[in-house]
Amino acid sequence: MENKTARFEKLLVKNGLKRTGPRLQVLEILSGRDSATSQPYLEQVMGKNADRVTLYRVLQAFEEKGIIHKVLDQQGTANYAICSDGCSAHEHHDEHVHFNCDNCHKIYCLDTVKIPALKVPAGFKVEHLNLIATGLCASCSDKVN
Amino acid sequence: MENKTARFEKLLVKNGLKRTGPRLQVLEILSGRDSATSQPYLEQVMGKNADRVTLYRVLQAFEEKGIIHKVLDQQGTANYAICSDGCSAHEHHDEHVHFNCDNCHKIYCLDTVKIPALKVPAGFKVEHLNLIATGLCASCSDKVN
DNA sequence: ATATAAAAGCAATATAGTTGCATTTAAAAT
DNA sequence: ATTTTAAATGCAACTATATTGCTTTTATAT
Ligand SMILES: [Mn+2]
Ligand SMILES: [Mn+2]
Ligand SMILES: [Zn+2]
Ligand SMILES: [Zn+2]
Repeated sequence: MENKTARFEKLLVKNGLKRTGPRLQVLEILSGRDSATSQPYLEQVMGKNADRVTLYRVLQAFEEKGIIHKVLDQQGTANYAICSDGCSAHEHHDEHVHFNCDNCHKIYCLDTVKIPALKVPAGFKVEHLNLIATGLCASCSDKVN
Repeated sequence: MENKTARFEKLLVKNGLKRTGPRLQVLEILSGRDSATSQPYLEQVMGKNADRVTLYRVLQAFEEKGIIHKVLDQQGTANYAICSDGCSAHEHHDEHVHFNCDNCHKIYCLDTVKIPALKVPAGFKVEHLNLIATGLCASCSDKVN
């Protein structure tokens, strides 16, 4: 396995973004998690390593470049996950289902579950679909049993 | 057609809610619109007829009783629409698709479009589905042509 | 080494939503 | 009709998420 930080540095360069501390740290954090990460959580773990505003701008830049994608949870707060691949500044390909666990509140990207096509009333032109499922994640429904 | 206000008053009584100005006004506003209505808009048109906090509490009470349902738009702000029917304090039946127009930003309840069932990975237990489509609504795609 | 555009930091502001408590009021009881 | 009371409203303070403008710092190209 190649050095992770080196990979991130390449990713930044490829997207015309400077290699900075806050950016590397955000990539580090997001890549180490199995579910989408909320802005508040990121802010907390970054602590004084970066200003709040810097964090917001890092997230915005990453989203624009197609490095991460945003998912709003049931409360409307932003959560971020690294894009699997094929996403770019010009187009995101994250039309997978997101699963919001009622118990642990994690948001999973169900990359394998595609959103089924939809029949809408005449005149409506669908551009994107955004499906959030709620319920119990695999780990939480285990514990309940 | 029976008097609208009288209908609203019955609705409040049926749900054990007192017949008050702010509540009737919210029902009046919501029923007069063809799409979901945002909290900020409601706040604005209510003006000084009710305190912000009262509005929040009215909306919360209505949602709990199954009189209205909440839809978050792409920015995560709350929008409200009157439940078609069959909703109660114990269960909502609003699993229809919501359409968020990129142009006019209206949110339409597509009551006729049911959300297709979903195959999720083993272990996950789906409780609710929340599908938001974005694009152009019928009226806006007309204007563009 | 120097120049420079990009990024970060800082302060102020905006907007959505919540909480606690005092006051008012709709509706029930008398 | 009055009185009673639980429910609802209003007000003030507060929290959380997000944004904007401006200054300073810094990564990178020259
Ligand atoms: Mn995702
Ligand atoms: Mn609806
Ligand atoms: Zn869970
Ligand atoms: Zn429209």
